Amino acid sequence: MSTTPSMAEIGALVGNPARANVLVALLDGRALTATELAFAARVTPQTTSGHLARLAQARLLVLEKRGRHSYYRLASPLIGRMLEGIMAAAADGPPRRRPAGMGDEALRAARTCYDHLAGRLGVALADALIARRRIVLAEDGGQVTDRGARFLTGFGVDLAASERRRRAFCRPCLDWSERRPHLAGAIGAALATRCFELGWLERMRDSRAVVISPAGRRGFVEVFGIAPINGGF
Amino acid sequence: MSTTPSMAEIGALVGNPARANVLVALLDGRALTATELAFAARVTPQTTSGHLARLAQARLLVLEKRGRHSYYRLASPLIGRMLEGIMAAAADGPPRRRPAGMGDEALRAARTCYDHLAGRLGVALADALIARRRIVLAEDGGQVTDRGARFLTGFGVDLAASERRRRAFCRPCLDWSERRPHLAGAIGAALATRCFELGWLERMRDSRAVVISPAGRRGFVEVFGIAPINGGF
DNA sequence: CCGACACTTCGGAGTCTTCCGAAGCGATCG
DNA sequence: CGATCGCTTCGGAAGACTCCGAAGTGTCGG
Repeated sequence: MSTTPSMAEIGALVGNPARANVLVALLDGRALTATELAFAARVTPQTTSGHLARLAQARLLVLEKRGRHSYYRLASPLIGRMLEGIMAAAADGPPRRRPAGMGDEALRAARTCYDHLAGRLGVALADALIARRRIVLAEDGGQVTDRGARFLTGFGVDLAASERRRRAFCRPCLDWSERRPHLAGAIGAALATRCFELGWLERMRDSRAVVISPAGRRGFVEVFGIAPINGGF
Repeated sequence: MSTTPSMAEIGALVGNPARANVLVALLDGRALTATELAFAARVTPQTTSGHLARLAQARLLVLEKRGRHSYYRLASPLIGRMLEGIMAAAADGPPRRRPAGMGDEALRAARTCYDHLAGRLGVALADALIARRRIVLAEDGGQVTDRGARFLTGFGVDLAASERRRRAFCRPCLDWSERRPHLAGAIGAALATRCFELGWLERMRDSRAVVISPAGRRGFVEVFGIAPINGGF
């Protein structure tokens, strides 16, 4: 009943809008410069610098200096999962009277979430995989079925690399724009990587949004069976 | 890049030591009265009342009035998982210069963590299950092996009840006192329930700590193969 | 019906935080 | 080498928060 100071410290860190913006901007695992983060945080560079120093001291972020730039990124995937958890709780919390149309449309369509896919595309992908019994997702975890393993291998995802068979983990991650789960974990990451490899997706500069190429558009429909309407493209 | 106000709100809520103490006290899912929570929070009842009202308004807690008592509990398992995530991040964060001997010894030995077992007992249990290839745990998720399923069924855990076979989910949860994962998810909860049923464990009043009965002591060694020394009892 | 109890609301003192302007420190470029 | 750029540090103003004492509301017990 007394071992909690550190939890409150982390809460206080996340509890400032500027710092929360920084953390969300870093959620896809990339390293951003202090100036880019100042823009994301919506405060001046001086103020941001102080915030970044505090986040780094608490080991939520790590700093890498290169030339005259300071690159900050999340200290570990653990931090990313913590933030996901907070966002999930925030998403099903009080009826958000936030306009909801506010967020960037490109982000809502398709984006990366740490190392996997989110947004309408991410959710549609998860839905399609579930509908065809290729994966099973519950609140607490998930599983790749045998037919799912065959399908993913055929698609070029190296399941063996995601650690020996039966350790190819699969986990739900609550999408904060769609408020429904999408596919995360080792499988989600591997799938996203493969889509980038195939040129189905491309990252947008200075954003976590991704754009779907014409090949990707075809592929998601033909290979995964996503209805173009549901995929939102 | 703008859809984060709610995340900061939740962070700010968790970021106050008194409120963090309240949330941790409720982590095992029980409902506690305002007065009990004031004790846990280490502030006066007036102050606690304000905190509880804010937590309830943000839907982190729900309030149930019975007679002249106000019972508060976590609004959903989602909130519990969010708190776990924060604690896990806190645990592997900066080298905690906290005396470390501070925490209640009984809590460190064995306690409930929302609905499953934690502390030295929880970690030892997970270790024993892993060593005998009954479960597999990775950072992102886990799995019950076939031999594990047979073992658990034999122990009296109803795997079918944790939703159809192959949906019996198993998930790691970072133990904040031991800083190593223990077993959570549907399987972790079912296992804990069975241990209480068998009388191997008993809850302590006004604490998340659990005491191991003599039968439990024998059982954990003989059935699970926990070395008494590692189990800490 | 009165007192004890559980809880909440109100008001104000003390404290901590956030923020920006100004200025400093290195790295890079011409 | 001097100018520019990226980032950080310093100082102080404005604001927000937490906390408790005092007092109010509703419930239970005799």
